[in-house]
Amino acid sequence: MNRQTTSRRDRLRAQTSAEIKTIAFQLMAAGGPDAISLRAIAREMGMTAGAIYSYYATRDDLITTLISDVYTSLVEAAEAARDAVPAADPGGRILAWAQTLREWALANPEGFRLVYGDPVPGYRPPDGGPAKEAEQRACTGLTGLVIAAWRQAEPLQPGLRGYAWEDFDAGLVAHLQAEFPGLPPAAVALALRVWGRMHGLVALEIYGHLRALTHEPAAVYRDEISDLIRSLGLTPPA
Amino acid sequence: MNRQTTSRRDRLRAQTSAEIKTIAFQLMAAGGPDAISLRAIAREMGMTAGAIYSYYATRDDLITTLISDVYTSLVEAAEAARDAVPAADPGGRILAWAQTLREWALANPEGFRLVYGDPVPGYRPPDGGPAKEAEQRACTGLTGLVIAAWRQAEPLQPGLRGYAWEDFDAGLVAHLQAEFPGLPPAAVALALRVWGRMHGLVALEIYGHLRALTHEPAAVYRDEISDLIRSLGLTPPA
DNA sequence: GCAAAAATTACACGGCGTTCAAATTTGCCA
DNA sequence: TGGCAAATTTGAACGCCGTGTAATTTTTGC
Repeated sequence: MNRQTTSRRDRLRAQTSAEIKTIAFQLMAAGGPDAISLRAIAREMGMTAGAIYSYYATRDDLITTLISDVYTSLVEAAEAARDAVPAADPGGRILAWAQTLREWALANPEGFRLVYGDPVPGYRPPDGGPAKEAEQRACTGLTGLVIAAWRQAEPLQPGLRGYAWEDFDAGLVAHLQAEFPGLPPAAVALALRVWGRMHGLVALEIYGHLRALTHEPAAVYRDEISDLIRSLGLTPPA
Repeated sequence: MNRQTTSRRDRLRAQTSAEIKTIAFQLMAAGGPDAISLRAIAREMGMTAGAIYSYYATRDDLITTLISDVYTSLVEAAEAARDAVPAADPGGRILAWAQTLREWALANPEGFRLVYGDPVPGYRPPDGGPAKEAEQRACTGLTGLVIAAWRQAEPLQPGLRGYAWEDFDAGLVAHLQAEFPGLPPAAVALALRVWGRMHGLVALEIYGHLRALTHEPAAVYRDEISDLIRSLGLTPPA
């Protein structure tokens, strides 16, 4: 009767492990990233603090897992939104990606802070942690968006001649070159700029700076993304 | 012999108060914003924790003062850099402002985090705190930059018709209208977008995301600002 | 029924903000 | 110059929180 490769014990274990993350999310959503403590999680789960150590060796391990999960969820949302727009409409795809980023951030402000802001007091990310994977995935997606517009974009962007492959992280480059043969290094620089452009207003909004000055952050963001699309030689969707 | 309006006691008091802030800065620079604790400050000053309460009623009061000071120093640096470029060169002024923002942030990463990121665990900003003033001052500076380019910029920016004064914070609007008579509301929206554009790459760099992917963040940022200047119908400085 | 896994209990250790009476220092004025 | 009142600082304490460890008990699967 043991058709499953995982034993019942393993399944329970995985379930508890997932519940820990779920609770951690809720705590984070309620009280910010610094509300994530093993004791609070245990309290919320009706467990004892010590029991968590059967699942995560240390608090930072849990945080690392959390960051990775959150980041992955963001990237997957963006990719899904992009793929819902036909590839023949590169401007629409950029807009979809950008809007998803903002909407995801507004729906998961604490997740955004966890990934893009100070993670948690006292937390030190491990070297080349699992978040790196999501980061590269995000960068790959953005590079794809840029490549789709490259023919029109390149002449509009002087100063892109000054980049070489050595200017970028080796792991990222290997990944990108495999994905996009013939990719010019300048396109990666442009992708990073696109990233920064999407990030700026969203970060300001999430941290409360934008909304203190305007009641229409969505319109401002929308205009900014339209201008971004235009700067790539594309026609922004109406 | 009491020629001074401030008594000796007041001067000493102000000096100690300033030293508290200085130490707080050093702690923040060394260990991040969450290293700011009254006990640590007192320890570093050779005082007792309780003594601080003669100067700041509560920890959050100190943090609030700190944020205000840091923000003001940033805005003043940006204004100074702007004023060092002749008003006849609006593109150069934008570049100066942008470069100063990035350089200031790199020199004061913890200050940047304090102002633009999660301040400190457990800190709740007071309603309409003194940081608001610095924020409005920054926005005023950016609006000035945009206004200087408005003639060329406006035709390049469709979609700017949809803004009204009600879309923005009343206090900010009053301030801006006094400073720039005849200011169109759309220029404020554009200024916010310029802000976001400068902020994005800097935030990513400060939080370690950009440098994980490229070794040339300065070049990327420079290109981005050049494109920003171009999008306002100006010619970026060589 | 029995060994292994998981949870509990209890503990050590450290940090924080904040309060308060008591002691000390200081500025000032007679 | 001496002394006094006010400002300042101390030192201890309170209460709360956190991470992490180890021995012990309970639960669980086989």
